[in-house]
Amino acid sequence: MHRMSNLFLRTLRDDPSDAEVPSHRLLVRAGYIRRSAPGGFSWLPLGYEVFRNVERIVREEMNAAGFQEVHFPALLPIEPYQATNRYEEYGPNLFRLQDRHGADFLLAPTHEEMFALTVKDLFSSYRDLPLVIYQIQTKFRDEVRPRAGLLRTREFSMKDSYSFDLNEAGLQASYDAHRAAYIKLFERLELPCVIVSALSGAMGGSESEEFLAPLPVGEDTFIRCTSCDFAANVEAVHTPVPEAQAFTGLPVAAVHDTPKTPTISTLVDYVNADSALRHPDRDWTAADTLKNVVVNIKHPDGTVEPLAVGIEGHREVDMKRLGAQVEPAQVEPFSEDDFKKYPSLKKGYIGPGVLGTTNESGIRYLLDPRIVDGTQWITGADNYNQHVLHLTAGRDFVGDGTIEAAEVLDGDNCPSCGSEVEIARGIEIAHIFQLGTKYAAALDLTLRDENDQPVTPTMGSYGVGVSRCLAAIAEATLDDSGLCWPREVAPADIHVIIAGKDGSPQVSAAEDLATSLEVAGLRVLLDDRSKASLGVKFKDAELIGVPTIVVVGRGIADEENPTIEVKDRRSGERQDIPHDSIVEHLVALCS
RNA sequence: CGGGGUGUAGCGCAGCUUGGUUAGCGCGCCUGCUUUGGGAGCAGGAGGCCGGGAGUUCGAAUCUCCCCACCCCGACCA
Repeated sequence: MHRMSNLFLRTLRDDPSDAEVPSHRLLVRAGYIRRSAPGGFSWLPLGYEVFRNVERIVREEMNAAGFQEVHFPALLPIEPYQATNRYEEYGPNLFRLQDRHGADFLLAPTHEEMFALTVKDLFSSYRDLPLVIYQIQTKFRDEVRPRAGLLRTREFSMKDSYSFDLNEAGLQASYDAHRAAYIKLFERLELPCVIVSALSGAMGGSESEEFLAPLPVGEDTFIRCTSCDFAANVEAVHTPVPEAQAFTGLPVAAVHDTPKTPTISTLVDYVNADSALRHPDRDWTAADTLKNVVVNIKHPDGTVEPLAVGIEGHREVDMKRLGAQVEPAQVEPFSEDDFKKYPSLKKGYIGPGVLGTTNESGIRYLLDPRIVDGTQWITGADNYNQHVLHLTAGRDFVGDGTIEAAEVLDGDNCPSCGSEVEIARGIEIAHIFQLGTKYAAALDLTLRDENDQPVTPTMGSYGVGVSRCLAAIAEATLDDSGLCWPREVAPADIHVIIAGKDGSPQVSAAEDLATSLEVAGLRVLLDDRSKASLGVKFKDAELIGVPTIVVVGRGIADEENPTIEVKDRRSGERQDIPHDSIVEHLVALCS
């Protein structure tokens, strides 16, 4: 039993000034966590109760799925990560350090290498597979910008599992088992989630899906179809490719003077205002223009290569999408100095005429998939103050390939069914990957197959952000008064408030009740503070967010029909329950 | 790393523009009395390197420069 009179807790009346997102504000205000380091939080007693509850539920669901728990160090030598090339690919996000002898270590961001090596250590036969092992462990990532309290920290708790199978079918089965286990897990945590297809990024591998809790504070942007069940992270959206058009009858491309039109909007205004250039039937729009954006691609080895991207003029380049396409290279802006190195690039008037590896600039030129043969564009003529109209893809220009780098807009066509998609934000609470043989091969993990031949197992990896889930649950359930936990993760089942002064019958009745509830197996938080006013106790109870609040007050003094008030935190409904049936009433509530 | 913002008591803030008493308010904290169904009242009290450093000045929380930290927005990820 936690007693408020001596609990290591301080609730705050005001929002902390350094907290912006609601879960962060309330977790600090209600005394669950404190910031103790840049991107690092300490758990206070109530917070640690909730954390352990979430962790326990994750563990129970993993065990129920037949996965086995292990535990690895976070402090690891770098060699296994060098073998898979992740030491380099992970880049500055990896915490690197040295021991007293100068040997290099890292703080693990995930553990694929170590799990593969341990399987190599223990297993030799195909008959040992399939295998799924997992751990719940502290991970370290040197995030550029920790933010939003527990949602993005540099040290965080993650459940990571790894599957080992002999073939694709086995991997698919392990993947599906995790997918199903996660769906159950998040139902139990009362955490709404959307499963979206995703890119595997630095992890490598093929198939990958994210579980997003659809909440506005989420950092991930995803799209979902308004009519079918398609959903995808914007990074993973494949643009539906329109049909190519025949060239016959299409107007000839022609260069026109378009003075002072370095931006799409000035260009559109100009061509609509010029009687010779106007569209015969309608106004030109930004979607009629072809925008060519040049960026630098910085490869992990330090080399920098320019890249031109051609997209519809009404869209921006989505840096997340572009970055995901060039992973592990990084996207950097194309500077004024860079423009000087390529005099053929006329800023504001860049067109396909100079772009592409075989044209004057020699810059690789990748097109949005919508720019198919036969589409006609208004685009830069590679001279200042000139644009070209009716420039036709496939006839007048070609790219070096296509790229998914244009921003996705509300109302774009669904890649699956063609109707409209909508854009939403979500918190990434889990991510599942089919890795294939990348790790096993790099680390020489082989088993003997039924013909005594070496076989490289295929792996999957599956992560759940445990501490992040806690924040997401808080975010999904909180209200204007405070936190509002689902019972299973709440720091207690019952929050008992004593509404009476020292020595009053309320005190002894509440003490007896708390003890009886504990004996009955319920977890109790007892507000036995004598100096706190009742108003403070009510406010604190709502802030702390235990699902059931019990007030032992004036009702107990009714000699004929003594009652105790039971209040549901979420609905606010109150009920007076007869004193002699209160324990069984509450036990029933909590089961 | 770029852009924006904020650093004053445990927490939330004012003061800074226009330099000048002993740096102020609310909450919290300590002592005493009263109070107890929605953040109590009265009385008394403690608590500050005004983020750090350098400068300007007779004098700096206030003006100048440099640094640091934190928050928000952009490029990473559970």
